[in-house]
Amino acid sequence: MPELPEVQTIVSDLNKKIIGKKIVDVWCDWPKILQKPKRIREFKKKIKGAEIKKAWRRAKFIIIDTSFNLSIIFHMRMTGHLLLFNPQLKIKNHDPIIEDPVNRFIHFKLIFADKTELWFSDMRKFGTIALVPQNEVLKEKSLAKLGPEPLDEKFTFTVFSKQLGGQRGKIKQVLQNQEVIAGIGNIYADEILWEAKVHPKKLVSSLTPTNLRNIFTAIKKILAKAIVKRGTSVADFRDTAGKKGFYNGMRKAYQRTGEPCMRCGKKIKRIVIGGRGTHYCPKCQKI
DNA sequence: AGAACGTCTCGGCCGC
DNA sequence: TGCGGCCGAGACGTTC
Repeated sequence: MPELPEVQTIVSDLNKKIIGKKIVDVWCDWPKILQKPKRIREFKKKIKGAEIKKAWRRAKFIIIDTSFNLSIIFHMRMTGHLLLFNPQLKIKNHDPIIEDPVNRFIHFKLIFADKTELWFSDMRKFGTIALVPQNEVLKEKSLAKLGPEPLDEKFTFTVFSKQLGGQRGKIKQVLQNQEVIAGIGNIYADEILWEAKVHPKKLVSSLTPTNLRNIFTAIKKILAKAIVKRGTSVADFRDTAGKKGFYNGMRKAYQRTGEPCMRCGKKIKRIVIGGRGTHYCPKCQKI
């Protein structure tokens, strides 16, 4: 589900809502999502009594630091959600989670001393949760090899060009390669390439300086805009209150097959690249 | 029936 | 023939 903007939305919510909360219990009914420790008993034993210090993001990973010098690393994969459950709201029948169509897929809960809970729901059960020492978060295998954060001010055009240098594949696949740039997935890759007027199959080695400049600008612009809009909910994405993101109405390419291009009117086409559905305008985005 | 917002692993092929 | 690297397909649950 989430790419960088969606993950950032969740992280912002968490920082507003769960700082200082004390974990008193942990619940899990699908042990496979626990990467380490593998057993819930051990997970609970380690984290019980810890207070939430802060939430942050690296690529599509959500990290929650605690007072025990331990961090919980979540990855939502395709359909993961982090939902904040508040029994008070439930009583008033205003709980958005109760109306959330995906709430039957809760597989993990952090239960806090104030009776609120953080739920991890995941329809497809691809998501992962790991508990690691705080100073080892970025040393985790999957995090250690991540490329630069595209919204970091240090991610300049020079850095971007350097990252793409020597890349063999098609631009769409390279944009989604987390080791090249961290956080871009299938939706925003399509949106970025539409914005930059570059064909998704174009080889990185054949990109012109103008192409490169336009892609770089589009990455910054679209990701930032999507964060302001609290992400894209084509299907499953929800924030911690179970609400959808608003970037959906701004989509220009992703899942608009057959609809008119918002620049030229030509029908958006769907092809498959690297096994992923890819949407582009055959007139604006030439190879 | 086919596709879904992600990543990891495996097997085959290419070229030293 | 042997090995490393790259690439694509398949796998992972489940829903609509």
